[in-house]
Amino acid sequence: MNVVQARQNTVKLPTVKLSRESVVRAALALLDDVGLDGLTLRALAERLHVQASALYWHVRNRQELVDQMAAAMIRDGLGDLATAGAWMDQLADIARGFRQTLLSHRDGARVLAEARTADPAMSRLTELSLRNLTAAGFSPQDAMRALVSVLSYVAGFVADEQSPRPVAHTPDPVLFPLLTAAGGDYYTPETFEYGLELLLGGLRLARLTSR
Amino acid sequence: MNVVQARQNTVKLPTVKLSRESVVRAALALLDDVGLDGLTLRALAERLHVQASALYWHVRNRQELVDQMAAAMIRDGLGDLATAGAWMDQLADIARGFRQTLLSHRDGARVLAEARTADPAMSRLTELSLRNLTAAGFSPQDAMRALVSVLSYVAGFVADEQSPRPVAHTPDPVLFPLLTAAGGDYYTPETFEYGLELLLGGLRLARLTSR
DNA sequence: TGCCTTGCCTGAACGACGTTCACGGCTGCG
DNA sequence: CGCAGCCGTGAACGTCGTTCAGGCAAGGCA
Repeated sequence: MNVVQARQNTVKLPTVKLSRESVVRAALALLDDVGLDGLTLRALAERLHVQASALYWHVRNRQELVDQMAAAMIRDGLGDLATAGAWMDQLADIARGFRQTLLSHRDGARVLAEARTADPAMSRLTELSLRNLTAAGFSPQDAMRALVSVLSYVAGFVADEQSPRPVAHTPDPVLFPLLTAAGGDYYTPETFEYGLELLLGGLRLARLTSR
Repeated sequence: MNVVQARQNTVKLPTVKLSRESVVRAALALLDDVGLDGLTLRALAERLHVQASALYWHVRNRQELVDQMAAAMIRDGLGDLATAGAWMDQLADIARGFRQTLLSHRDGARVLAEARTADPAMSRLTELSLRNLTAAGFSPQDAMRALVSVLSYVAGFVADEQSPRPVAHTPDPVLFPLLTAAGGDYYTPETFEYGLELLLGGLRLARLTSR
């Protein structure tokens, strides 16, 4: 009986050796299964066939794990950025890419919100966007403000989009006729595009008036 | 020795009788002291001179407590809405009022994000805004999309604004020249107004093209 | 007046969580 | 061969949300 078979006979499968990277990957997989509230160090350890305390060798604490998860999410989603096209199209693509990145994992927006790191990947994205906007005629400060606005919009939108639907709650049609007329599900891709176009339209105006 | 004196001699001051309302109010006060992560049912109970289990008479669980806190916040901040002025000014005031409401308590944006209720106060605000926008020429659906966009922006912005500043992190000026040039603190009232103007400018355009 | 229901709270307990720590094997380098 | 380091184990601690049986006071009913 070779070593591998012997180890497989023990209760806990050894899997492969742990690493900071594999812990974070497994955490993202677990996140998709159980959500951020269910993301427990014990559950993560079980998924890796390891004791919970073993995780502390690779990660300082739960907060740092969440930080790393957010960073990994960003790297995965925003690694390849289209840098071509007109500045408005480019900014729109960044916004859409950011939304898709947040949607790529359950509670993705919450994970990013709870993370307390400024990841280099995010800085790269920012720098690229700023180059884009300043080239289009914005001052660095206005470019930053515009970018922050767009990213705030996306983050806020996806946060609501991903949050569990509140109890059905069809409002009283006589008290709230317009709310009733507007229909039920607002957090759709169409609504996202609508708001994005508002921001871009506003940017076009701001650019016109500033030159 | 009368009853009151006798009770005051015991270790725990009786305070006034508890109620659902007073529990929620105390929870908001505690929130300002310790933040959402420190908002513990035990700490809240201690502040009310009561055992933690006593809270469960007034509130189903912690989730419902957070729901009620969010609802109370909204009621407090958005109870008095200016309904006068041009539609754009009005929408701007709603956005500003919404931001101030979220800022009125520590972690206010997170509280609202974690709450899972559609409070009537929020419905009233929505209905009023929709009336405003449809009167300005928007279809009910577009009005809803516009409102959702504005509120998403505000929620996303304040969420970042309130989150504890990530580690100082002045980026490498040669790798990220524009990021460096843009300066450090983006989440200022000026940036908020900038993004708000973008949305309103976009709305003005959308209204023009749709009629 | 006495009883008894109902409203509100106590006190103890349960299980799960994050985190710490002493310990011990395995591996590779001198 | 021996020893240092990496990388786990297992037990424990304190805190959290939540449950539950019990108890005490007040008010309506007999």
